[in-house]
Amino acid sequence: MPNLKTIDAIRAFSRFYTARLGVVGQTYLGTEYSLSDARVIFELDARQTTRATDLVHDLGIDPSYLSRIIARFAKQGLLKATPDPEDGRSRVLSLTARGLEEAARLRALSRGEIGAMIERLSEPEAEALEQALKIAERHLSPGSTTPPAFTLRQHRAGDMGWIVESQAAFYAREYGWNDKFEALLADVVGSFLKHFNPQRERVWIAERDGTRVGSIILADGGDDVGKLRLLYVDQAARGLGLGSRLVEECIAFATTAGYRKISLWTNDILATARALYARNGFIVTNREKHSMFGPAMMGETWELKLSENKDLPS
Amino acid sequence: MPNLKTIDAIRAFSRFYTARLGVVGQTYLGTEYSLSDARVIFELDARQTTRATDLVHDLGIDPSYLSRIIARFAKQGLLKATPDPEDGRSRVLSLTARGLEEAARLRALSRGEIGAMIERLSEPEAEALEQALKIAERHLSPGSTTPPAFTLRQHRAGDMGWIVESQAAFYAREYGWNDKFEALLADVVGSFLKHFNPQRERVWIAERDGTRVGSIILADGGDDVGKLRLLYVDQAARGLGLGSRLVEECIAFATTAGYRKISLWTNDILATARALYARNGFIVTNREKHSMFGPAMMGETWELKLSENKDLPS
DNA sequence: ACCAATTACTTGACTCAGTCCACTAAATGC
DNA sequence: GCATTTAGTGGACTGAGTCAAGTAATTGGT
Repeated sequence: MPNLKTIDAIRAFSRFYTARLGVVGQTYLGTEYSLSDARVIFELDARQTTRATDLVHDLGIDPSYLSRIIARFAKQGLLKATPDPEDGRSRVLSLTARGLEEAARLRALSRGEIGAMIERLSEPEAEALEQALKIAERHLSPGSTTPPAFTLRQHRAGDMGWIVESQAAFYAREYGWNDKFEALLADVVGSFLKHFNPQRERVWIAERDGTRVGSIILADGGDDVGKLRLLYVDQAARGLGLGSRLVEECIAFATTAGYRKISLWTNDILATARALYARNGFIVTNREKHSMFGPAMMGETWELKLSENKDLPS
Repeated sequence: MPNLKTIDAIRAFSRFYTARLGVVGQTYLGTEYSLSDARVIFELDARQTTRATDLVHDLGIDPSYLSRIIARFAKQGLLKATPDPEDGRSRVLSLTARGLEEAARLRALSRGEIGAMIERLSEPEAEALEQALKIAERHLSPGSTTPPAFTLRQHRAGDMGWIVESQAAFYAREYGWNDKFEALLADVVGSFLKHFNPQRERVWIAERDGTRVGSIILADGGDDVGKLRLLYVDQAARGLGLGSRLVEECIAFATTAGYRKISLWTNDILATARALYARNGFIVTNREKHSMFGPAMMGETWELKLSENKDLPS
C-alpha cells in the first residue's frame, strides 16, 4: 500500500541526502578516484575476496566498465586477480597490501567528512540517528519482507507504561474509546505492579527488532483464579501468530502455577480477540451492556477451566 | 562528539542507499535527463522561481555546467528566464507549462520507482519509515543545530501511558528505581484520568517534530490546592528551557484557575528539578526519608503560594 | 563620485566516467 | 554433443562534469 505521503517523504529525503553527501560529481571526495572506483574498493575491502560478477550485481555497475576499473587497479597494484578454481571463466579478486592501504585512506576521508557532519550531535542524538537509519534501511530493503518474528520476554521498567500508551491510543483511534479506558488501563497496571508476585503472576512483552509489538498479563485474581489481561498485538505485527502465542504462553504459565481457571474480560466488538479466546477453549460466562468508554458495547467475561483443559492440543 | 560507531552506521547506510536508489549512473531513471538535469527541474518545480546562483548553492552544482543546462532547457522550452528587476546581472528562472509537465512526468517516474520499493510495507511500517527519515534528515542537517523548539499541547489518548513509560524507564536507568515507582506513576495517572476535570486540571505534553519530549500535570488536590505532578523533560530536549516553560505554564494555569497554592512532591536527588522549582518561587515545606522505589532518598514537599506570587515576573 | 573587488553568469576547451555493442571462452542444459 | 547461458574483455563513442578565462553588473571603501 504505497501511499503518496510516504513516497514523497522518501523523495524529499533523497533530494536532501544526495545533496548532503556530495554523491553528485565525478570524483570521490576530491581524491583521484571516481565514485565507482571508491565503491569497488570499499566492496573489495568489506568482503575479502570476490568475483567480478558479484560486484556487477551488487553495485549495479556495467561489466565492461568494471572490467576496465579492475584492470586499472591491477596495473596500479591495488588488487590482484587469481584464477577461480571453481570456474575457469572468472577470477578471484582481492586487495593487495597497497589496496588495503588505499581503502583505509578513503575510509578515513569519508569518516572525516561524515564526522564533521555530525560532530555537534549529543550522545542521545547520535543514538537516535543510528536507530533511525537502521529502521530506514530495513524498511527500504528489498529482501527480508519482514524479519522472521518476535521474541518474548518479561517486563522491564517502562513496559507497563507502554502497554497503557499503545492500547489507549489504539482503541481511541479504532473504536473511539475515551480517556476512561486509559484510566482503567493505568489502574490495572498500577495495582498489578504494586502487588506483583513473580511466582504467580507474569507479563509477556513481545518485541520485534527491539521494538515492542505485543503484550499479555496474567494476574492473580485470588481463589486460584488467574486473570488474563491486556492482550495486545500491534498493527505492525499482525498475522504472525503473535496473539495465539501470547495466549498459549499465558495458559501454560497459569497451568504450571496451579490456577484452577483463567478468567478474562473483553468486549463483543473485539472479534479477533474473541475468536482467539474461543480457539483456546475459553467460553463466555457473562455478558452485560456498558458504556464505560464512551460508545455502548457488550462486556463479556470468558473463562477457561484449567484442570480439564490441561492436555488439549493448543 | 563524533563517535566511530555512528559514523560507520552512516557510511553503511550511504552505501546501501546509493546502491538502492540508483544514484550512480549518468541518466535519471532511464530518461533523457541526467541526474543533475532532474535535480534542477525538481528544484525549479519546488520553488516556483529562482535565480541561477541559488541553484548553484543549493544543489552544489558547477556554475558553468548549470549555465549550460539552463540554456538547453530554455531552448527546449522547459523554462524561461526573465530579467531580475533587483539585479541586472541575474535572471529569474521559472518553468514553463511544458517544463511543469516534464517535472510532473519525472516525479511520477520517481514516485513509481519508490512506490515499488515500499509497496509491501504496512501502514504502521510506512509511518515508522517516514518518522525515521525525518529524524535522520534533522540530525544530518548542517544548519538548524536543533529545530527551534518544542510545542505544547494538551493530552490525547496514549499520552498518559507515555508519561508512565518514559519516566519509569528513565528513573530506572538513571537512579535504579524499581517497579514500585512505575506502579505509583500508573496510579497517579489512572486516578487523574478517572476524575479529570478540564476546568481545574490540565496536562501539558511537549512535542518536538511529532515526538513527545516532556510533560507536566496540574491536578486538583482539593481545598484549593493544585498538585504539580509528573514533570519530565526527555534527554533529547534538555537545554531548551522546556522544564521552565512547563512549570511556568502550570503556574499560570493554576493562578487563573483560582488555586490558593501549588504543592508538589519530589526527591532530593533530582537536582535540576529542585533548582527549577526554587527558581519559580517554590519552597520546601516538608522532608522525609523513604525507600519506596528501592534506593534510600529524601522525599520533599514543595509549595508555592499563588496569591502573593501572582505578579512576580516569571 | 569613483575605482577596486566581488558577484552573476557565460563561453571555450577538454577529459574521462559511463554506455553500447560485438566478441571470446568457459560452463550449463537438454 | 550441440545450443544456450554466463563471465569477462575490448573498441568506439557520447556527453556529464570541470577548469580557466572572460563580460557585465553590483558592492564597498575612501
